[in-house]
Amino acid sequence: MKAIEKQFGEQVRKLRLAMDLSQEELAFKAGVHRTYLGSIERGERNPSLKNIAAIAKALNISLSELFSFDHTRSGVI
Amino acid sequence: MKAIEKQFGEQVRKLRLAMDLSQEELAFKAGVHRTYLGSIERGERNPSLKNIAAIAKALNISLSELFSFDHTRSGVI
DNA sequence: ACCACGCTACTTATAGTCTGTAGACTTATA
DNA sequence: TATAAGTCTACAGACTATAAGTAGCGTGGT
Repeated sequence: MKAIEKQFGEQVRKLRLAMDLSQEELAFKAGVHRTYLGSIERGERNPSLKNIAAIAKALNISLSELFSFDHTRSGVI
Repeated sequence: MKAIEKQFGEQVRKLRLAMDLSQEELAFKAGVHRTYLGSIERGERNPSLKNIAAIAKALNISLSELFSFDHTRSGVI
């Protein structure tokens, strides 16, 4: 199982590219530094709720959409 | 609009009570301190991705389920 | 030359741990 | 009926670990 930071970073990158944005553009929209966003995409950071929410907003998606990569099975089938 | 930490905390509390767990029990399952979990539920903390994921796992749900309270409209209608 | 990105190194801001106290509530037990 | 004992939670304070944020340089592509 890949580390959660890695999975999250890959998801951010995928969504950013789908919107045809550079790291710098998305970083600006989210109100974070471009090198910080870059390191998040590389899975090197463990971002906090506020920054995760800011990135979701910059991507125009909900938090649950941002985490749609996580397919952990719920006990309730 | 309520702060994201507050919404998150309320969601954690709701799910914890649905599982009939005390703060201490859920904190133990998630590997965090009981007082820390309490302050998260009160919306006083800005938890990091790893701890958010640990809480989701302790609650036996996916991250997108944990964030199901966020109904931000996607641009794609 | 100009972007876009990776990566290192660094400071500062805050996430996260832990101890202890106190109040509300429940459950024995004398 | 008290009253003591246990549970659950809120909260304060102090400490440690790490996230947040920035600067600077390298590289590859246009």
